Amino acid sequence: MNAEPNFFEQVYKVVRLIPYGRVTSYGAIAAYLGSKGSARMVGWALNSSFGTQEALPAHRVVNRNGVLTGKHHFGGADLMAQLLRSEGIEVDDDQIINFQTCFWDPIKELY
DNA sequence: TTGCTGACCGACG
DNA sequence: CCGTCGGCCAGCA
Repeated sequence: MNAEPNFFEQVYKVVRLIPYGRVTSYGAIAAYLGSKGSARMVGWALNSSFGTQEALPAHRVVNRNGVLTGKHHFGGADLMAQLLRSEGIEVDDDQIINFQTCFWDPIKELY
């Protein structure tokens, strides 16, 4: 029944709310959920989302440095970078150039 | 039930 | 500059 932890649902919810051409970080989502130190759970939730939520724009979620750390989990190392570029985000060597410009913080936007 | 792992982050040497 | 370690929490064998 409703025995599923809100953590996953919260992660999916926030990720879906990420607007086009914007990106966020695992730590930002984790902090928004109230568990700043559990950033790993966020990434892990996205990994599980492939079996439950396939329409999840997880390619807009990167690490604190704006680097595409989880690109390998998208079904293609270049896929994630291509998707971001397709949204107008400049990516070079798996690193988002205008990261702070495209950065979307749920704590500030969804406050 | 215990233990390990994991798409991170920050600190330390 | 780079490598290493701990912390955080939830799912799975």
